[in-house]
Amino acid sequence: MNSMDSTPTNFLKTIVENDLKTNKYDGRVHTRFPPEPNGYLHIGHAKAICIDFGIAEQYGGLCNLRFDDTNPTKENPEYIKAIQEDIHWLGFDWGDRLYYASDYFDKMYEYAVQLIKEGKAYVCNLNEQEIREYRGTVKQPGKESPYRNRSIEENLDLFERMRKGEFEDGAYVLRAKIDMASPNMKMRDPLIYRIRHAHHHRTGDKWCIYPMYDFAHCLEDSIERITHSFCTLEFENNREIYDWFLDELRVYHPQQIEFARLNLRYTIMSKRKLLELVEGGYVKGWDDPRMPTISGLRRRGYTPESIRNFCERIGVAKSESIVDLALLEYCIREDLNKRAPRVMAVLRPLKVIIDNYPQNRVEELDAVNNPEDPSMGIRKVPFSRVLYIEQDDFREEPPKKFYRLAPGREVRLRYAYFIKCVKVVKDKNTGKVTELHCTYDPKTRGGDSPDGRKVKATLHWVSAAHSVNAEVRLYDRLFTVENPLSKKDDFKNYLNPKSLEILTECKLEPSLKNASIGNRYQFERKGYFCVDPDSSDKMLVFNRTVTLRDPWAKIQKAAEEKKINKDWSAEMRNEATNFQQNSTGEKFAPTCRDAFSHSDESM
RNA sequence: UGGGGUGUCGUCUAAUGGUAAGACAACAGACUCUGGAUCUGUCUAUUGGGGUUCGAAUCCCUGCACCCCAGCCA
Repeated sequence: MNSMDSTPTNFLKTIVENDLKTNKYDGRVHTRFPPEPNGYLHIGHAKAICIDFGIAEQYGGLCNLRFDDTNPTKENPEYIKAIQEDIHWLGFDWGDRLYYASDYFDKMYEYAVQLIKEGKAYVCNLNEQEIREYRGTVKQPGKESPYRNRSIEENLDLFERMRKGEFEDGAYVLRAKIDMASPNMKMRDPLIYRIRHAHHHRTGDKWCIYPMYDFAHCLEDSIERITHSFCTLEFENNREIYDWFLDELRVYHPQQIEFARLNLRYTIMSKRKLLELVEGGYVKGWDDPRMPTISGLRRRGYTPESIRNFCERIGVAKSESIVDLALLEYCIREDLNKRAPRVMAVLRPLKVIIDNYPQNRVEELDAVNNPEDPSMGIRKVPFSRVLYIEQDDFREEPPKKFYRLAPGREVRLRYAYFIKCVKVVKDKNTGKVTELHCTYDPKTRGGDSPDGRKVKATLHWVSAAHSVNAEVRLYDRLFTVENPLSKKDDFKNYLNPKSLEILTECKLEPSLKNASIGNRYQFERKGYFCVDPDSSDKMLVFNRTVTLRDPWAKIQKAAEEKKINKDWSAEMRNEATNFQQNSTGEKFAPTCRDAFSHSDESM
């Protein structure tokens, strides 16, 4: 892979560069990230954050953090804190430029009054239902409100009384007087203010009228003297009204530019739907490690660097797209491969007794902390007679291409010895393998044989007597389908019932005893894991961030699919047989069947 | 004949009239005390049809497909 010394460009940067060249904004670049505090940020926001903060940074400009808090009924101060934490965690900073749309309510009110005075806005009595009817449809023009031509004086008076709280919610709205026949629905006399007798988290009960997005947002940008106002594609239709307000008000005019939002396979990127999962108890909270939220990814073990790198790699364009989860996973593996210390941890333990190893002997063996980074040094791991290995690492009847432990077979225990399986102990009732007896070759201490003999597999292991118990939570994709929101029925019908698997019998090497919350490790041959905040003195809890690339798992999966196909084609053959019997009255020759089964030698 | 957008390998993104490039994925091989990492190689793309041009992903015409807009949400 080539180096990242030249960060890729995109059409947004091209626009900024051109504006810089033509001195459009006196050489300034000033962006903003304007979340509504009505939920937690997700990785789609991370993309927007990387664009807003990243472009400002790259061109020596500034980026404001601005909470777009114009709808008190949906917003919650809890989110304000979380959003700031997430942005900081990603590595961006807004300095002293933390703003709120509500900071500008007074100014916005004045601007609204100005529009009224210039005959460009009016107070409308139509109720919600009527407004909808008057608006027409996308194919048919709307019709003008009967209140559209009220006198300026009356409008001023009514609007003032709206502000004073003389009317109930919904009794009146302030609307821009534009064009009820505009082909752009957004221009059909859009609402500017609505009455909401609601307590606002910052302005308290000062206001009972609140500005609508289209009116508020362009003014927020204008007031902050933003140069480039980046937003997602669904606001393309809003650009006309954005420009209209600023032009009519004759104020500083930033440029709105739209880009495609991020979609990721097997998950959803909608704050509202994510909220539904949280409130419905489908996940354990906004920071559930299965969630695509920044806090969820953080808890899962993702690093900010990996997410920023991901956002760089996916690029920015205007075509709608859905990014493969594999790229996100690649980014976190790439990062953690370099940084995460290696340790040995057995997730599903199988007891191994080394018959020829002395009863009470314990050896301290050297293990490399990170082969990618020698400066991380080495550590000691204890070896003794009774060990745990992974259940997956033993097969009584090894299939083709399985080259781990099997009866009579020799493998290496990492940093320790070659061992050979000499006996398999099974539960009499279930037939399940409960323990293995092996012998070790003392001459292979450290993991190499002086006679040069090779083994095909190296297994990780943990000394039973020295092991630390832990709970490990394995995560899989949240949904079973690539694009749950494209389905006709409820997206929740496609939640993956296997998205969380909790393992409680895990055995870790003793160096992990004092692992602290947030620490990330590579469990050798298993994946990257990090310590979950649920950990206590009594029990360590780990989250699996991502598995290692696993060709063996792929081989198994392919074999499984082959088996399914085989079953299926066997079924088809049966049908063919039946058909043949029915049609000819003769039996299908057994030799033919044999021929089929021979051609199918599996695995 | 509503309007606004978008169509490039399986996926994401470049190429701005001049060799269709990169990343991820996939596949094959090398190496390996992690079936990890690393390295090498292979595979696959311009939405259809016309036109302009020496030359078109790019310009023109014309189809097609998909997304967004009818919240007192943002």
